[in-house]
Amino acid sequence: MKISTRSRYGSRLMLELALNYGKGPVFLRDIAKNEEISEKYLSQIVIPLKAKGLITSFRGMNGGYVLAKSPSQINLREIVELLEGGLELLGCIGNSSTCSRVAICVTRDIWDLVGKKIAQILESVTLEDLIKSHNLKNEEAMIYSI
Amino acid sequence: MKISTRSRYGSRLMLELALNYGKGPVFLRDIAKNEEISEKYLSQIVIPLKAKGLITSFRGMNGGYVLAKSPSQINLREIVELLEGGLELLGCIGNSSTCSRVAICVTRDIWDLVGKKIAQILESVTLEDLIKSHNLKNEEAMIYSI
DNA sequence: ATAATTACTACTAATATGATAGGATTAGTA
DNA sequence: TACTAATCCTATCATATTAGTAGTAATTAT
Repeated sequence: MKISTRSRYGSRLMLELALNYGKGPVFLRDIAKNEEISEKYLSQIVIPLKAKGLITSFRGMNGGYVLAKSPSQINLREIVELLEGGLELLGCIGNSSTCSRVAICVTRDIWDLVGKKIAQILESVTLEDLIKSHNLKNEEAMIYSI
Repeated sequence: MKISTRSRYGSRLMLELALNYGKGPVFLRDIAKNEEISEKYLSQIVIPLKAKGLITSFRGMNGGYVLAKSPSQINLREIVELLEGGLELLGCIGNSSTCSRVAICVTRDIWDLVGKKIAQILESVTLEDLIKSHNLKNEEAMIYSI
């Protein structure tokens, strides 16, 4: 039960955009460099994010990406649910026809609950929260480096 | 972010043993039949469960498996953590040397938190709880089938 | 024009997962 | 002792998923 690199990279990409919110579009190239992620791979991750309206893109020279909403209006659940392809921990939760034992299965109920809890936690964290944590971490790093 | 079949099968196997607690060892063959799971596959899942001391096995004719502790003393976290190979949602949480960005990475903190919450929830559910839910579900099923 | 960017499509390599196969070992029973 | 039914052990296989690459087309500021 690990989260995919897609989700992780996607979250980091979104944080990067959040940090640049209001400063005009950001090149994928720069994000890729900052975050040490393959630009080509990021260019795939960006597609669903755009399709869902979380980011806006500008093509051509001086193009790039911007957050479609303010950082406080985007939470981690939206991002992760999208890139992970749902937050259900079992196939039979979204689609109960995948297993004939749904009516009997007790463990399924537990996993349903856990999945909903995860969604709750992720929903409670906005990109703005991440920015704050990020700034805090950077200050700490500054202090330690003196 | 799905849970593996190993964990799911393992949980169901453990519930099956819990339902037979105090009635002597159960054959893998019977569990496999009841739960509609390949016996050979179950025989692999059983190994770590035994190694961790959650179940005891008896070899030879009239052998089988029993819970090593009472159902109230075994919780889902133990089972899932074992079969899933840890409850960390990221490799860099257990082993921080896998990523050079640990000190900067904000999203990692979130995933750390989520993982701990999952562990909490799973820890709060014992096999005894599952037995109760199971009996309840069976009663319901009886009523509906009249 | 041209240069720099996103958009699109296909492919590949590596890894993990789920499952199977077959025999070795153990122990109860006749 | 021979037989049988169970666990134990090791290897293998097939499939799916994941992570990542490659190349080209479309778009737009200069």
